[in-house]
Amino acid sequence: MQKIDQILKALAKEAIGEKWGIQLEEELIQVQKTRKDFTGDFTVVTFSLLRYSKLSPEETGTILGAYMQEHSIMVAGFNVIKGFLNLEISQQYWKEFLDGELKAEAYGTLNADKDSPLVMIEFSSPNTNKPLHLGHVRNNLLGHSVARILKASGNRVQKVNLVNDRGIHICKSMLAWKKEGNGANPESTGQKGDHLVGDYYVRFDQLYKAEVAALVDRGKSKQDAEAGATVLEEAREMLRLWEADDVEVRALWETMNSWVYKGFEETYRRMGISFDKTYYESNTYKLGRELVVRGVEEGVLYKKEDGSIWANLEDEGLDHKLLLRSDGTSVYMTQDVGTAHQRFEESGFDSHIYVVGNEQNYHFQVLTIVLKKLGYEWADRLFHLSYGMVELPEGKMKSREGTVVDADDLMDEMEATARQMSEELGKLENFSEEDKTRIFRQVGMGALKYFILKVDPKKNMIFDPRESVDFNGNTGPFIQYTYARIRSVCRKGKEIEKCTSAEALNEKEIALVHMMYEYPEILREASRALNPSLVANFLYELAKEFNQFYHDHSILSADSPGQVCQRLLLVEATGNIIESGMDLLGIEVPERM
RNA sequence: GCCCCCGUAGCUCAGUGGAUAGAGCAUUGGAUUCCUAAUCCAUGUGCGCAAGUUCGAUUCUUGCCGGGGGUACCA
Repeated sequence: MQKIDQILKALAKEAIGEKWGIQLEEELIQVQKTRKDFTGDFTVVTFSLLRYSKLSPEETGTILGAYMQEHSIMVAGFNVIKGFLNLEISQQYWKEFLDGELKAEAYGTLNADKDSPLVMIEFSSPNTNKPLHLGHVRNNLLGHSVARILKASGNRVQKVNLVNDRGIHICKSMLAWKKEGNGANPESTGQKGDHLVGDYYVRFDQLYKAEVAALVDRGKSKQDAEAGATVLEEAREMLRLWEADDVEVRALWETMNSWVYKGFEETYRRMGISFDKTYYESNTYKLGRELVVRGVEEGVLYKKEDGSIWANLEDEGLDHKLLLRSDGTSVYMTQDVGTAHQRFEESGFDSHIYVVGNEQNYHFQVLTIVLKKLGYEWADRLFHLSYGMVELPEGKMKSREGTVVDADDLMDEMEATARQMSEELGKLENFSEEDKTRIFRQVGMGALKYFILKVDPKKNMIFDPRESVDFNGNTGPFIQYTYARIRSVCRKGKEIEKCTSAEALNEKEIALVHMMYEYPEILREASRALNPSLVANFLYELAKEFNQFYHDHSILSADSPGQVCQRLLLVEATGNIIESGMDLLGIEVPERM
């Protein structure tokens, strides 16, 4: 089925040729969705055509409209207001759409095959010294949703995680545990592993601060105290031992990391996200060194007298960037050069997306430039999906000040709120505890996911816990509730035979059909822009449109059996799109709530 | 200092080179003999400022103001 705007453009082009003898490129003809307050479905903007018609906007629109109505059964009527030619699409066309394309399995989505583009997407990328918090939640939800959207748009997608499991921060947790843990572990304490380890990370910071304060009291300068604290020196020593493969340190490291992974796994499972492959920085941190050294040999990078290696980025308007320390160890950039190389060698990806916060915009800008310098033609296939920070109403989250929002706590709270809401409203009273728990989980998680994904990724957002547990209005539960009502109607109407639509569509019905018609377009745009918020906001508009229809018109008690059936088609199609769209956001939809 | 992002209603967010810039929350009031009222309807206020490009700018460009981030031999 050809898209309506394409047909209209071709028709308008024909009219222009016929009336004014000009052969115009179709791209020069503006066709847009008619704004809500005006009659019509699609609008041709005439202003750019005036130079050809040499007539007023109104006259131009009227001539075009008359021609288009006369020459196509698709155009049922038109009006011209201030140079905007509003076209009404015939009921016939909408009905064909309703009976055909809209009924198709997985309407709007494309399937990938062997030859489809391969997209690699890295997200989550946690540190193993503390549990996941709200910032990670945004990262994870974005990564997961973008991966789904890309897949539904006909790409092969590979989701990867890069765990930062080495470095001084992990040693800090290990050291504090060694000093004060007394052998505590997740089994003995009943605490989730990532939280347990996170607590020792915090404990280290307390020890460190106490020692610095003590040193300052004894007359040391703050700077000397901070640099010379023995706990920090011990942590550094531990890192040295780790790098030297010290058996004891490595064993502790592996034990504590395994606690953390178990905890992460639980959090990921609860969030409904997964990866096709997980990389560990302890395995990859040496990658890239060789490539950088080769870059020096090829003359695209340079070495200072102290042995450190640098890239000169002045041609790109940037500074010089360190790629290898004077002691020969790698920096973050070196590692990313290595992993990008490795992943391309492994997969030959067509594009690679990094879901990383916007504080690393500079890093990824430099990464692309350095890879180009090293001669990788695929450097331009890397894309940094840069998202804004999540802030609390009282300001930034700071782990030191205890103002972080923990991911697990947050999920608990959302589910508890879903339960409370439901009980207050007296819903689900005769459901089993098992069913209730499942539904509250779906609703609570739906609220959280939608709250975060409806915001444009690149913008910073404010997370207000009070607002997040409001399940009315532009929220996940609003859309889920709409879906539950749809399913309820469908269950009751299912004895009615399948039919084709024959009855006249009313205004609300056309509005609904028109919105659903736009769904594939929205998906394509979301995929192109890597922006789930487009899907989220579309679903909200769709649900709202449906609720108005539902409120104004009876479905099961419509005027005639034919109308009942036609409305059921419409209702079912709406439900399918909500389900499919919510799935792209990683949100489940309940049959009842 | 330099670089990047953001600035839309009291708050949280949509949106667009085009018509009278929208939603939710909050406020106030209304709707349920009927498909789930977690619904629907009504109710005021706003594109940071200034110039430019354009038939037309909230949208594009430049400058300024405000907020955030970056500019580490940290990751």
